[in-house]
This record gives sequence, C-alpha cells and structure tokens, in this order.
Amino acid sequence: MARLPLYLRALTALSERSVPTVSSEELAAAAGVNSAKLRKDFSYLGSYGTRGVGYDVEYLVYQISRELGLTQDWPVVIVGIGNLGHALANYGGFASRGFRVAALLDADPNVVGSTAAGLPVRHMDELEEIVAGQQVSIGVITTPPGAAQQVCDRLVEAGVTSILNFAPTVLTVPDGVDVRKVDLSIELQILAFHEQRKAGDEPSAGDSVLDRAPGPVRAAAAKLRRAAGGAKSEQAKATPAATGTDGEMSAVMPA
Amino acid sequence: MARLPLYLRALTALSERSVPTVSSEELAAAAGVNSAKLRKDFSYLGSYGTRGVGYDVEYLVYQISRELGLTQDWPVVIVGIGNLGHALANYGGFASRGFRVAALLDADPNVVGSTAAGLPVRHMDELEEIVAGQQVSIGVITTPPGAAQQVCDRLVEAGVTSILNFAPTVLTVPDGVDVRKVDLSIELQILAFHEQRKAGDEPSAGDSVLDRAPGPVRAAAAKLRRAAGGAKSEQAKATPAATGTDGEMSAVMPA
DNA sequence: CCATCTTTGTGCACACGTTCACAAACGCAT
DNA sequence: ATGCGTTTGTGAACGTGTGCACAAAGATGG
Repeated sequence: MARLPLYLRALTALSERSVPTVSSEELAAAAGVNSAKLRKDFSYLGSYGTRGVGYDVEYLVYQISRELGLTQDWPVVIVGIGNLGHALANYGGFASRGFRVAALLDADPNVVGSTAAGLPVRHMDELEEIVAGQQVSIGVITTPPGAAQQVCDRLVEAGVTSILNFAPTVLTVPDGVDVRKVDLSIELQILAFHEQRKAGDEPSAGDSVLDRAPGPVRAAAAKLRRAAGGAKSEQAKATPAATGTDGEMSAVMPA
Repeated sequence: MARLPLYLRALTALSERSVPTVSSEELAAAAGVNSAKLRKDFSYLGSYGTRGVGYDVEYLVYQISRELGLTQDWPVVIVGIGNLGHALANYGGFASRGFRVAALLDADPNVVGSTAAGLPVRHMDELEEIVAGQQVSIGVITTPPGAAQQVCDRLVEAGVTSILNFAPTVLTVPDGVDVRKVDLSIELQILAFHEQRKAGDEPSAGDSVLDRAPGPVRAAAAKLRRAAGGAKSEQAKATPAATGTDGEMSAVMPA
C-alpha cells in the first residue's frame, strides 16, 4: 500500500507530540483520507487497534516502519549531479527515513571531484564497484533525458533493482526491476489543465478545440468536463483538513 | 485526464522526428499504456484519427496542447529558494511547455538578492504585487515544512488558485484552490517497500511483524503480499517498453 | 468498382478500490 | 456485574477505470 508512508508521517507527528492513541477518524483526517479506508488498510496489516479506544501510536509507527522496511538502512546512489541531483543530495527527508546516500555520480569531468551535501561527486566508472561494495539496491536518475536509459542499463547491470527516475523518459528495464517515474513538468501541466477549466472555458478566440467541434464532439467535451471539473467541486467543498480524494490520476507512476 | 501530458511528450518526440502519423498501438507503446485505453482517451477528446491509418501527429499535438492549456503561457512563482527551488528554477521542462517563472521568492534576507537561473530572488513581501501584476495563478512551494501552510495561505490570499507543494505537509486550502503534492521521500519509501519484498521476506530476525503474528494475521499478510508483490510479477513480465500499469497508487496526489 | 487489409471507435464484462453501514468488542461509570 | 457509549473490523453495494474483442470505416491494390 502506497498510503502507508502517508500514515507514517501523520503518526510520527503525533508521536512527537506524545499523543498516546488516535482514532481512525482523527488519523484519517490528518492524512487526508477516508476513515474506513484507513481502517481497512490497517486491517490488512493485521494490526490490532482496540475498539472503543483507537490505535496505539507508537505501536503503529513501529509496525508500519517495519512493513515499509524503514528499520534497515537503504543505501542509494544518485546519478547525474545537476541542479536536481544537488537538491536530492541535500534533501533531509531521505536521511531521516533510513535512506543513506552511498554515492553521488556524474559523467562530466567538470563536476566529478566537486562536493555536494558534504559528499564528493565520483565518476560513473566507479558505479559498479560502489553498488557491489555497499550493496546498493536503489538508484536515483537525475540525468538529462538522453543519458537516462544508458545510465539505467548500467545501474541494472551493476545490480540495482529499484530505480527512481526524474528524467522525462520512459525507461526500459528487465523483469524484476522496479521503476518509479517523477515528472515535474507533468505536475504543472495538470495544474494548468485545471486552471484553464476554472478560468471559465475561455471567453474568446482561445477556445478549447472541443468547443468548436460539431455536435457529438461537443457532447463528449462536456462529458470530459464533468468528469474532471465536476467531481472536483464535490470533493473540495470548503474542506478544511481533508482535501481528500479526487479521481485524478497522478503523474508519478511505475515505468 | 492525467495521461494527456504523457501522450503529448511521446507525440512531440515523434513530431521532432517528422513522423506524420502513428497508430494507437505504437503511441501506446511509447507512452507505456494500453492501446485500447489510449484510443478511449482520445475518443473523449473527440479527436478523430483515420481508420486504417492512425492519428495525425501534428494535429494531435496541437489538440492536446490546447486541451491542457499549453498554448497560453502560465506565469508561476516559486517560493522557497533552497536546493529544490534552485533546481526547479533551472528545470528546462517548464519553459518548454509554456510555464514561465514570474518570480523567485524567499523570506531569508541572505538569499534575497542572489540570482538563480538568471532571475533575482525577491522578498516574500513582494508576493502580492507580483501575483497581481503578472496575473500569476500557479504557485510552487519549496519551503521547509514549517513555513508551507503560511506561505500557502498568503499565495491563496494574493490570488493564486493552483499550488504545487513539495513540502511534506498536508496543506489546508479553501474551496476552489487546487493543490498537488509531490513528496520525494515517499517515492523512495515505496521503492524500499518493494525492495524489501524482493529480498525474500527477510530470512532471519528482521522479519516483518506480519509473519510473527498468529494465524489469521498471517493470512492477511499473505493476502497483502499477493496484492502488491504478486501483481507486479504479472505486469513486469520481461516487458520491453510497456512497463505499464500496476495497481500501485502514487505518492503524488491532490492536497 | 470491388475485395481485402489495417486501424479506429466502442459495447461489454470484469476487477479493483472506495464507501457505507452495522455488528462485535472494549472501556468505563454506575 | 451490567449497561452504555465509543470505536474497530468487515460484509456488501457502489462506482470507476481497465482491457478485450469486434464491428464500422477508411485506405490500398487489383
């Protein structure tokens, strides 16, 4: 379940405030999900809350951490030390969750040798040695799109079995290797899409092509509009904390 | 539809190679989705491909760009010019898709006045003026988590109606404002989760809590394992290009 | 002009995730 | 001890998204 990290974050926040127990309702609100969904998720874990009371915060934190594998440390290599690579190397959220940057790698001789986040940038050719020596199983790709597949192949060859890809490319990997893709510009495009709709479907010439099309097409356009925009107005009702679930798919996905 | 940006990327790649038409099958492979799904998506757009031939690349590019609102330019402000803010300011994928960085903002006097990606970093207090003056409707938050809600409120107050949040916090916004959240550490956690499973469910003492629980709980654990790990082995079969759809939810979501 | 081949568009069924609603369980006060 | 309020765990219905499979439609060659 990909919601576990969400719960974990909310739970650690509670834990820091020394809250002993939470009801599913409270925790669901904090995580921005439905309470029934949360209870069902926890039931899959087999984790027992106590009826009439709620869930023990510490116990849940421990249990979810275990389930996510956060009790062991995960060495990761970051390949491509440009702006994004720098940012990720410095990102505090990694270290605090058991992810240790094993090495920063780049192919550019000008970059190799410099330091980022206190770590030296090493050359790509050391990849195999590092991966093998430190048992690295997770790689992060922050190279330009052109180099991504090549880097990916090399990571896989070296023994990496999970890849987080920030390059805007569809990576091809053999069976048994997981790839997750984060595309920053897609996120903005989705926002722009909604924004355009909010702007009232364009007053003048800049109209959506759909609205200039003949009969059946316009109907389809209206349908699409309901599907995306209509649902939103329902979910976003004045909602204070739980800005919950809309049906919009995400731009982050496997491969 | 959140898949449109994916299609668009694949299509622009084809367009640059001067490919006149594509079949749904080809394009689907390039985008990593099912061909039927792609055809259905396009049918919602009302866009007509020609049977026996395929879709006209240029026409589709134009149409999808229009639908996504990429034909107009979208000024965005980036608040919080740390490592991530820097990276985003330099990110090429934005400018190439109609997103223009209207301003970089930060509250830290030490940062204000420096330049990033050729733009001066200005003080938070200029936010309202900038948003109003340049009609900014999209804001990006790359501040530390503690400041995120505060910044968010101010953005909304100033007139921003779409927010891309990189801070690991659940933002509370009034109705009518869209929030998308990108949490980099969650992506890694999900990879670690899969990685742990691949490692053969722990040989010795570091076992998942699930496996030490009594009967019914273990059954549930097995069920969970099938749900997440089992499905994967099905989808990832030697797959060359289409590493397609697994059921895994994403870490990027509204609010 | 007709036959054939390719590719779209879509009806249908299935499977999944989500949500509701309720019964069983637990604490607590009387 | 017993009843009451609270909260979990889950069975069942619902909606949605996905994928299959096929018919309609256009192009192409004879």
